[in-house]
Amino acid sequence: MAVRAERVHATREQLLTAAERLFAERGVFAVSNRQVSEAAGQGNNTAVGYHFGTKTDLVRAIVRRHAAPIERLQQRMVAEAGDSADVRDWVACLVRPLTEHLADMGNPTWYARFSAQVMTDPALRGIVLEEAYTSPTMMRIVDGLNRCRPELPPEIRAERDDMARQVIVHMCAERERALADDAPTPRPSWHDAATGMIDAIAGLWLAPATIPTREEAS
Amino acid sequence: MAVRAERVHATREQLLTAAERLFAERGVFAVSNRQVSEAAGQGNNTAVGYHFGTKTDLVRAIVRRHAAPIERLQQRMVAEAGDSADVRDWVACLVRPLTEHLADMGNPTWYARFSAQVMTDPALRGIVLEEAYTSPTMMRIVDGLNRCRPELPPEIRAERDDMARQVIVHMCAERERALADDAPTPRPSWHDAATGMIDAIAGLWLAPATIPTREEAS
DNA sequence: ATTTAATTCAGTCAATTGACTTAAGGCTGA
DNA sequence: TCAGCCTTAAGTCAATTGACTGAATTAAAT
Repeated sequence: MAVRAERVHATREQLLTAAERLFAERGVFAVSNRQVSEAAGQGNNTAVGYHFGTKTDLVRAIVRRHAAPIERLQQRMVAEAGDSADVRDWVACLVRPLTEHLADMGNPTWYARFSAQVMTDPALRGIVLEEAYTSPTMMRIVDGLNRCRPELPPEIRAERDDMARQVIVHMCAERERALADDAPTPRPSWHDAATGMIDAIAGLWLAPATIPTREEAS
Repeated sequence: MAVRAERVHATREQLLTAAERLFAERGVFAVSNRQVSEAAGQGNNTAVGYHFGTKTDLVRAIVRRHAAPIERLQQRMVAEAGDSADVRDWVACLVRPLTEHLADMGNPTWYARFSAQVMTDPALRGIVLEEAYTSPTMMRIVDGLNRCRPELPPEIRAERDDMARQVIVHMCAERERALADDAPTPRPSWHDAATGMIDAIAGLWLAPATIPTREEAS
């Protein structure tokens, strides 16, 4: 009974893996659905269309595949953080689930580069925001972070939250790129890279905010 | 004598402007050279090819067009900074030239979104790095910044320099997007947005760095 | 005034793309 | 066992793309 379902699942996984790699290496829009199908070993040139639909749907499927294990790691860390008032604890909840997930997958990985591209593309960024940044777990992390600096105006908290996200996504992509190119990296492991990000982002969050004044020079 | 040169220059400018807008709104690889030519009012469907060559060359031309005025602003700010040992002064040299340039161009702008995409695309990122991040002025800024934290290991300084860049590029893109969509922005002006970034990036630079230890848990 | 050469225009080409169609394969379930 | 249907394969289609072609335009030089 499960033989068929397994085969289908395997095909879908092959397509997702091939797509993720090609997208990361050549760019999401530089790769056609056909190329993905062929790279996945499917003679059928419409395999992507059959299993996923449009390229947007394929991108969403890739995001979802990683969102699940990452969220599991997030939940564990949020539970550990409890009701901490230490910025570092919450920043770690933001950083470590992704870096650990990347570390778990071994080398090479493609998801960080893929993710950075998707987040930057006007037609695709909505997908990641919906799939990965609206979960209840993510809300709790943002909340925990905000409670560490209650005196900051909400707009500035939102701003810094955004900055932290950008740093994480794009620094992971950068490191992944370096690993793929056999280029030197500032840190020997994903864990250490995460530590560097946590240091920096904690500093970013704890930095004093210039009070906007009315008579400031243009 | 200059009539012809002027016409050609005008055509090139129209192509660059149209390309920049379409690239920012729809994505660099989602827009064909033909569409750029048509949007620029050129009946000739090979106008881009004739004037610039490949899409990569077109992207480079767009980057160059903005690099010049931005670098002028950088030079002015670097001169003001002198040999300051204040992180904020050097971070400002990194942030304000871009935000001022965007402010100078009025609303809407497209360069920040364009730039963020190009920086993230595996085939194009090299262009910006060459054209905008290797100038002597940029070197001096990085140098000034590094001298503010001489005790940090060079890899960590490189890492934080990278983080600062990512924050600037992508937060500007985010703000530009919000302006284009008539969405609310955390800050009323590019100048204020820059202040927010400078606060945060200064904090990022000044944050204490965890000393890597050998017996850290994996 | 006439020639020259750069620019713009219009048409065409092979190659590629997403989508569609049809047929074959093989697990599923009665 | 065997009919049914989901998956895969293979071929096709119109549309689009980058590139090439030659002609028309027109400022510039003689």
